[in-house]
Amino acid sequence: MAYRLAAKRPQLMEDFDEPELAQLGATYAPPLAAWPSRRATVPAPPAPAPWQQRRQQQPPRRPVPDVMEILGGLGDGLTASDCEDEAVHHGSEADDEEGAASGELGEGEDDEEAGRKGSQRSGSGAGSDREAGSGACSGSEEEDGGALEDVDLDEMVEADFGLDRSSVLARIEGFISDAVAAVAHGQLPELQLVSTAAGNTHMVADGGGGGGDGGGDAGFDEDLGPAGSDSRGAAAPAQPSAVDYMRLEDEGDEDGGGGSGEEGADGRQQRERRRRRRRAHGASGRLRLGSLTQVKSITHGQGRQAHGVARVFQILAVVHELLRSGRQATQRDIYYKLLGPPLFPSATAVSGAIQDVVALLRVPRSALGIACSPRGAVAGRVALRDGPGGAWVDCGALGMAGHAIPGELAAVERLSFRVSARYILVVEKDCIFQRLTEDRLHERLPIVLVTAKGQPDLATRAFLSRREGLMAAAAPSLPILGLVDWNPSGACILATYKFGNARMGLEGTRYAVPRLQWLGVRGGMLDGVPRSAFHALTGRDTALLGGLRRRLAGHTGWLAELDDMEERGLKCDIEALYTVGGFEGLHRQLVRRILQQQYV
DNA sequence: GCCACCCCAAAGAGGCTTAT
DNA sequence: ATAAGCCTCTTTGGGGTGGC
Repeated sequence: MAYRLAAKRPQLMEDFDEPELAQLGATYAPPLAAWPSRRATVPAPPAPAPWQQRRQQQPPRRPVPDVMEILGGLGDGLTASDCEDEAVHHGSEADDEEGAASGELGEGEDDEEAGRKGSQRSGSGAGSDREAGSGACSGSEEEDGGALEDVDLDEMVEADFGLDRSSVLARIEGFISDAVAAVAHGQLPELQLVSTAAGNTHMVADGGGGGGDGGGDAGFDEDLGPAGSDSRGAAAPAQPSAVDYMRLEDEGDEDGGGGSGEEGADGRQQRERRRRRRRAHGASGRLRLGSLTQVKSITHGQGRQAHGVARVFQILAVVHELLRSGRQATQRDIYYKLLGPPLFPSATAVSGAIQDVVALLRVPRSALGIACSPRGAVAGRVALRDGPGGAWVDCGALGMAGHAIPGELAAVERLSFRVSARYILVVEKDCIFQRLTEDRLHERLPIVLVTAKGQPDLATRAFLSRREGLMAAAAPSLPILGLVDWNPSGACILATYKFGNARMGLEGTRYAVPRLQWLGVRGGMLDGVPRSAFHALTGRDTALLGGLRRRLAGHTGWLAELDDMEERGLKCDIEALYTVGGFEGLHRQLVRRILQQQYV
């Protein structure tokens, strides 16, 4: 059937009958013609965000002092009792106004409490604070980024993505008040940051929470624990690899998709058993951070962290002002606002300080009023709507540039999706994305095309993710395929989509796409490509390959591609496929490999 | 030995400036 | 007018250094 589909060109979704789609596990969406409009429409102005609505309904807040005003007051006449009053007031305000939010802090509260105790030990240093953190990671041996660990998910930490702006303001003001009180008592303020060190990063089971992925928990193979009777059991390591879990999860998704409707009490018990088993045994390919904290203070490291601490207070001041005024700013805006030595000599200093603020407050940057410049794009068999009152935009009827993915995470989370595709294709480069959309690949195959134009930004990853994005809206079993250059950087980009990134802290580990598979370019697609289309691997490429091998331990299909690159000592771009059959050659290869399921 | 910090190089497309 | 070069913007990973 696969080839018959390929031969029927152009092939519209309406041409498929429902049983045919069901057989392949695809979700049948209404034909595009039945949607409100087949044409591209200009989205209506977004409805006020929830926090804006609440802000309009709330009585005016008590005027709060500017962060830098508070800090500036340290040296002129602010007494210890003033500071205590300030601290008590903000504490009670947070309790009164944000009771619900405070109640949701959960493990974060515990950590903050532990953090305060750590601070009271004054200058205990990172080492002792590691001990003060949870014991979840004690004794854990992070052999490589892809290895499983036997960790308790309850000890994992995530940013609080549910806070509104007033709650974030209360957190900032509470932190500043505590810092001022500490200074008034002759102590230096310390920053308790969620650690992004290797010892605090874990590949864990994705509990399926958040998105509409009903199959997330279903179908995990009962026989495949460490003592499983699977054919791999005899030679399997003590713990299955992350890849095994990802594969099982995928199989489970497919299994769970069909039977979830008739699930009774037994089914629920089975699911709970599976959930517990997964909790006990580890990972499905999503990075998470543990609750270990890193302490930054002005005096640690003989003052080496002083700039970092000062940068955090500067960013807090900017964020506080943004939130009070109800505005947003891009990271670059903030850089230009703060630009200049010694604190902010470069854009990376701003980025690092923002990550520290995220780790300190445990809220995403979207809740801080910080957005990114839009970069990603989407095209093909999906319609988008920005909020309940917006108009549907048919991404299959747009030009070759597709539809821009908003850079603001809150805007991504507002999107509604109507998916009529059977595949999602993530493309590394915009030029290839445009080539495929101009050639109407989505009319030949029911497919959604997504690109982040290089290294994926958070917004594009969120757009894809199973929590708020395309994966949640699409069928759980929909294949998500990656098309990147055949070089170590391309593999890095795929790995970032698939596993997330610990260096970005609480946000970087949230928007993983564990089911992503490597469609191309792969070594097997390069037959007939002339030698001139290849380039020699550089020293940096070799170093990247080493790092990738550690991250991808156990992922044999991807490792084989890395081996192939290293053995040949060569790399090439996607465009190299043009040398065999031109644009149509690339097109044909992709269609054939997708339909023949030649991806790993 | 582990960790954090800092610097560097790189990915990608688009925009701007300068040279031919 | 066109091409080349540089900068923007966000994110990534590697490696060196020094503190704990």
